[in-house]
Amino acid sequence: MARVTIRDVARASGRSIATVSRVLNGQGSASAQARAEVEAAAKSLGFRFNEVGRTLRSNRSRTIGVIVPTLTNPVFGEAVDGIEEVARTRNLQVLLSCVNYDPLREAEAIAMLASKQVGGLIMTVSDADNSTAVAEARALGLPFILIFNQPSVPMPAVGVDNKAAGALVGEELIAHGHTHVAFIAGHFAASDRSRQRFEGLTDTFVARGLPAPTLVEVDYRAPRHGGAVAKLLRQAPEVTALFASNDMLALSMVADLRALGLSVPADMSVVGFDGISIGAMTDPALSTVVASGGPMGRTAAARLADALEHPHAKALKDDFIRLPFQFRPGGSLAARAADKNRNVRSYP
Amino acid sequence: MARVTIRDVARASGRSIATVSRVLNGQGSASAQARAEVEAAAKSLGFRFNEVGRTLRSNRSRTIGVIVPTLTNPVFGEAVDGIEEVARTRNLQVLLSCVNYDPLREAEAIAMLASKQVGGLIMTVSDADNSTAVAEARALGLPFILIFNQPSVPMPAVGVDNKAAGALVGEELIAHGHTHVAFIAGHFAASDRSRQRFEGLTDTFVARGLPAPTLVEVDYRAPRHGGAVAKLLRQAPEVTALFASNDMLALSMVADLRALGLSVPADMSVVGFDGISIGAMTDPALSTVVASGGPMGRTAAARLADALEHPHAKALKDDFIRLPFQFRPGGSLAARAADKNRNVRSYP
DNA sequence: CGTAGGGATGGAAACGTTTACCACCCCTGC
DNA sequence: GCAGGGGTGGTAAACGTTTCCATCCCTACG
Repeated sequence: MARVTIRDVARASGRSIATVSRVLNGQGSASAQARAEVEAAAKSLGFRFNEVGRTLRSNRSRTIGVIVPTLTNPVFGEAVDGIEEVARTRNLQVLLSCVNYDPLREAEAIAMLASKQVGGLIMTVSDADNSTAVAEARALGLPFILIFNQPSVPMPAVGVDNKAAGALVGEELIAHGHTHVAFIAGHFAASDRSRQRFEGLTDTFVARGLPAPTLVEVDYRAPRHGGAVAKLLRQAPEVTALFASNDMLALSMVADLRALGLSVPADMSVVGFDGISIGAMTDPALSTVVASGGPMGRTAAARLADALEHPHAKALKDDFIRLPFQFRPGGSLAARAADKNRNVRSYP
Repeated sequence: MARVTIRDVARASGRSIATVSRVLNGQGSASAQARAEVEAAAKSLGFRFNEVGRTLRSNRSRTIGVIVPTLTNPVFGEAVDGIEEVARTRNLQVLLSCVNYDPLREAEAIAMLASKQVGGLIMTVSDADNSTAVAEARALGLPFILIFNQPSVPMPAVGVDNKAAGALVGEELIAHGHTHVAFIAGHFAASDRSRQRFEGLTDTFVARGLPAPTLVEVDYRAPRHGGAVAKLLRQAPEVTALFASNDMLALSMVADLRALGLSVPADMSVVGFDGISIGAMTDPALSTVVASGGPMGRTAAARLADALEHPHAKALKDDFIRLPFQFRPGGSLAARAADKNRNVRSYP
């Protein structure tokens, strides 16, 4: 119960705390005998460093802060899992904050994490180019690296090229004969990457002389979006495919369409984004862009860990690490049906 | 960059650091003027407490440790989200560890978290009744509370009555005419709750004079379990329904069955457990027991926070907080088909 | 044989904070 | 006018650790 401190080890081994510290940290010199005695004493007492004392004195904390919007979307769960995995191998711990897509809470979270003296930050912010969170991290001199975000000004980040990925989805949609499509977003204002995907999609359509995709924003807090879908069908019955800004939303679109009596992909094709594993299990399997959180998290964590190990030498480079992405075909995207077979005209 | 300390505030306000500390913590007495001056100085300097110094001195850390198996299963993501949510309102931070269902890593994680001086622990362990992690937490005198687990000896925990829930699933299966069923588990050995659910299921079947359900263990690391499913169909073709120990596994079962050319529920019914939101979006919707992580996480966090606020007075009570659960019907469970219509005989 | 150099070791300061203790001031009431 | 007391606020120790520096002793070289 009463924690054993370095002082206890010193007493038990008949050495000074300075020697104990040196031995247990493996730095500085110590005789073989001192080494052995100290280690024996430490082991027999069950000594474990108090990281708080360590951090206070050395001003180097073995903790990183992680800020994500939510863990209910598995793509962030995968990312945090990945971060945690490499953190552990690098002897780091993860202090977590979920900010629910709220920029205010992003800044608060940084302040909290900073007061806990985290060594660095891995985060996904609402809008990387215009983020008080990023400004805050900079002001505090806290090394940080973004995941999922794709800032347009250089700063440390790892993710995929969202615009290119959006464009790829555009190609696929067009290749399947879809000329009128809609982009469904849950956090358009609060998600730079959502906007980038839309931009890539739009560019492709416009470049082909096709009409610009319709943007539909839905309330991300609602479990269902039947109303928004019905409205879209009413106002733009020519739309034959939906591109949702993430897989969770795409899956919910498929369910909403089904609830309205429409079938995917016969009446409407749906494409997602992220490549969460569940998307491959559904029927129809979700067509999506695989840009998994796991690799992003692991890459970011490895990079941050590197930077933390060389506090003076190499800081985090202000560049974007572009991870590969790929289109994963699934039954939710099919060739556009002949109009007479479609069943979308009757939505009041 | 250079952090401003309480000493800087003292200097700027012309007071001692003791006064500054008292004012900023709102304890002890201070004149209105002192209060105002200190607060003004703190604000203008942008002072923020160094929580590490605070923790070291006061031996009271505003941090709790959270240990879960993984975040790739959304049910744990929901739980951690919930914990984080109430932690924030209670001014606590969350230090996270994912241990991938490995009891060894559970113990390691506790050691790490303890060295960071967390005030308490919320965790899901492999086997609550026989857990080195629990023993470790006890040995360290760390307040802890389990989630998802349902220990048979009294200790702080919050979850559902897994046996009763398993029994309820049994009732539902029987009510739908299923007399021969199998229980699918991914971590049977490493999951007390999985075993409890199986027990409840089995009891119900045996009590009705029906054959005990077949236990099928699958490799939880594999994305697909087609082999195990085919083997089950071959060895026990009379089985008409599967009860999976969690929703993720249930969804993957549905996909595996489909891949084998079988249809759910026509050829095989499937029931899950957890009630993750995605289960309601699939087609067919997953029949499952709703025992969500969010409420568990929030309840556990609130309780731990209470205990931490009264360090002397009330410790965590050694009791199990039983959260309600409910059966959520979905299309994946249907009445047992007449045998002639089934399509399961041909698996070599 | 003397001395420079270097390895081993301990003393003590410092990190930022809380808090026990005490000194002081001023006011009240006799 | 003075004792007593409550309210203020400062001094300093302590939390557990790292690390600078001084010291000591031994070796190897000139």
